[in-house]
Amino acid sequence: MKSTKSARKTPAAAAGTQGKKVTLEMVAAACGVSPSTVSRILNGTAIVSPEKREAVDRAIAELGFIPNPIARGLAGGRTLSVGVVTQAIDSPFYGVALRGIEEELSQAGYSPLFVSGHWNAEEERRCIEVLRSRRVDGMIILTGRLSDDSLRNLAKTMPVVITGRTLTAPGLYALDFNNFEGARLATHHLLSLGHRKIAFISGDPIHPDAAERLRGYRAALEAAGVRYKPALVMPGKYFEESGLMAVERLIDSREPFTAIFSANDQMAFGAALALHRRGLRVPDDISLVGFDDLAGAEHSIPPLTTIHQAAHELGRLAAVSLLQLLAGQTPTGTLPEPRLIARASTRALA
Amino acid sequence: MKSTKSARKTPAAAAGTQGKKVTLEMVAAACGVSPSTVSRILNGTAIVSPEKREAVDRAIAELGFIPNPIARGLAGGRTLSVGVVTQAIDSPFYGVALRGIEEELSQAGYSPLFVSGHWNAEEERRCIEVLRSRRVDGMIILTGRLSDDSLRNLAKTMPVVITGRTLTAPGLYALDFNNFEGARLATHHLLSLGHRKIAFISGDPIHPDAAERLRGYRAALEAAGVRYKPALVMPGKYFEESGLMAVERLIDSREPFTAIFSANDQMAFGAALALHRRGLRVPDDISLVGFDDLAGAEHSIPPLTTIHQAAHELGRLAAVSLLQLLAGQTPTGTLPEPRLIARASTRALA
DNA sequence: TTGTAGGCGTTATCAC
DNA sequence: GTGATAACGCCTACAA
Repeated sequence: MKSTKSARKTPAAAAGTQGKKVTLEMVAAACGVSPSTVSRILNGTAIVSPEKREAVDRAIAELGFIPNPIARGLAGGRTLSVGVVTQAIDSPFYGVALRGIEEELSQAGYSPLFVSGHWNAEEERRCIEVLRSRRVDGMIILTGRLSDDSLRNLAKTMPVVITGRTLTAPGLYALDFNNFEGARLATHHLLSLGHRKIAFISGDPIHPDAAERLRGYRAALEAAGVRYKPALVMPGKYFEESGLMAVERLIDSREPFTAIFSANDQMAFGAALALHRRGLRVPDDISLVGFDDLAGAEHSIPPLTTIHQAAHELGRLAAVSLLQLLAGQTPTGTLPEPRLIARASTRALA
Repeated sequence: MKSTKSARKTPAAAAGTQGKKVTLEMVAAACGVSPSTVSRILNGTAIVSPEKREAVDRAIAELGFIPNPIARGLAGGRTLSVGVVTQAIDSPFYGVALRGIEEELSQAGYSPLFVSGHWNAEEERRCIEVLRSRRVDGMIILTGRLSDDSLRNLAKTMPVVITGRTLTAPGLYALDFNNFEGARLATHHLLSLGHRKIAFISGDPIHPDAAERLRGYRAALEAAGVRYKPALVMPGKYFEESGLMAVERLIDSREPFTAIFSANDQMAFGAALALHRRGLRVPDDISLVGFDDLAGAEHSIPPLTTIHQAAHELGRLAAVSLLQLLAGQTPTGTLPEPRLIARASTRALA
C-alpha cells in the first residue's frame, strides 16, 4: 500500500488517506508563495489575489494537505475544540444532549472534548483543568455543581455556556429549562384528571432542578386548593432504584394516594416496577407521570405520560450559543417551554 | 482577581485555578536549571540529581505549573489523546462502554476524543480523518462498518483497538464478544423451559453480530432437534420500534409461537409493548428474552431475561489494550463469556 | 497584496 | 548529568 507508481489519479485522496504529512510549508513551496499567504487563504485573514488563491487551493487539494490543529493551537491560540463537561457520558438524558452538541459543533469544524464530572464539584474542577490545559476555545457545562462564582471566573478566561441555571455574566450564556413550569404542568394534569392524593418522588435537593420541580408540584397543588402533604413526598436520587424504593416506602406508610408524579423518568420506571410488584396496575389503580421524556418512555409499559424536555435541542442550542460567543456575537436562543406528553400511564380517577 | 499581593498561602492552587500561564521555562528559571532538565524530570527521560529534582518538583508545585499538551504534541509527536469512534454517543449500550473507556484512559493521563460514525462507513472515514488530523496517539473503534483492510491500513499508522470483530494485524488488537454463544444460551434457555415455537427478532444482517446471533439461535434449535422455521424469524433494526413492528407482523401472520428471542434489548422492549397492546401477557402467555442487558432491562415490566454483555468492561478493556499497545506491549485481555440473566420475562411453558 | 521573522511551549539531539 | 539549540507546524505582527 505504499504510494508507489499508481499514485496518479487521486494523489490527494491517497495522501490524505495514507496520512502522509503534508505541511503548509510544502504547499507554499509547491506553488511558489510564502507560507503566510497559504495561511491567510486558509483562514481568510486577508485578501489575496485570485490567481494565487487558486493555485494554492489546487496545491492543497493535490497534496491532500490537512492543517495540523495542534500546531494551529500552539501558534494561534485557537484549537477549534470546545470542552464539554457532562456528568456521566452514559446518562440517558444527557447523552442525547451530547449528541446535539456534537452535531452542531462538528458542522462548524469544531471538535467536542467530553469529560464527566460525575456530579462531583471536585471532579468537575479537575475536568475543567484538563480542558483548560488542552486549550479548548470554550466550554459547555451541563448542569454542574460548580458555584456561580467559579463559573463567572471561568468565563473571564474563555466563553462558557452553562445549562440548568440562570446566570448572567460577561462571556457567559446560561440556558435554563423551566423546571418549575414542567412540574406544575405534570401535577396539573393529574389534578385535572380528578386526582387529589398525588405523591411526589423528588430528586436530590442539591440539584437545583429538583428543587424547582418540587416547587412546581406545590404550586399546582396550591392553585387547585389541595393541601400539600409532606407525607406524600418521597426523596429519591434520580435513579430507577430510588424510585422503586420510594414507592415501597410510600405503600408501607399506608398514606393513601391515587397518583404519583416522579421528578424524572428513570425514577418513574422504578416506581412502575414497584407498583407492579405490589399488584397495583398503572394506570388503572395508580396514575403515573414522569419528567424528561427519555427515549425509553415511549416504549415502557404502559407508555409513560411525562414532561417533554428537549435534550437534543438543549445540546444543539448550547453548541450554537457557544459558537456565537466564540464569534463575538451575543446568543439569544432559549429552550422550548415544557410540554406534557400524555400517554398511557395516567387516567381519570374512577 | 489578578494575582496581586494576596498570592501567598497557596500560590499553586491560585495559579492553577486562575489559569495563569506558567511555562516549563518559567519553572526552569525559578530554580536555576535549564528547560531540558525540567522536561526530563517531567517525563522521566533521564536521571537527574536528587537535589535538582526536588527543587524542580517544588517549583512546579509552587507555581502550579501544568504542562501544555498542545506544545507537547507538537514537539514530541504525542498528544496523549486517543480517538474513539463510536456509532452514536447516546446509544444505551455503547454509552456504557464509552464510560469505561473514559475511566481507564483518564486515569492514565490520556483524553478520549469521541466521534460518531452513525453506522455509516463514509462518515466513519471522515471521523477517522478528523481524529488523524488531531494527531491522536491511537484509536478505539467500536464495531464500525469499515472494511478489515481499511483497519489494517489504519493500524500501520497508529495503534488501533477494534471491537466486534476478529482480526489480526500488526498494531491492531481486536476484542470480540461471543455473540453466537450468547444467542445460543438465550435460545437454549427458552428450549429448556419447554418452548418449541420460538420466534426470533433479528438485527440488521449487515451488523456482523446480528448474523452471529441468528446463527446461535439456529444452532440451539438444531441441537434440540427443533426444526428451524423461517416464518418465525422477523427482521428488525435494533431499535424499539422495529421490535414492536416485528411482533405485530408476527401476530398478524398467525404463525403460532410461545416465546420470542429478540436480538437486542431495545427491540425486546418494543416487542413487549406490542404484546401488551395485543393483550398478550409476558411471561404468562409469551416468554421474552433480550440481548445486551441494558441498564433499563432490570427495571422494565416485567424485568427482562437477557444475555448480559459487559459493556462497561468492554470499554475498559479496549482502553487498557490500547494503552498497552501504546506502551509497546502486547494486549492479551479478552471479554467475559456471555451469561444469561434470568429475570421475570420468561417462564416454563404451561 | 505579499513576504520575512519571531514566537507558541515542549521535546529531542547534540555537545559539554 | 546537564545545558544549549534545533525542530514541531502554524499564525501574526511588521515590513516591503
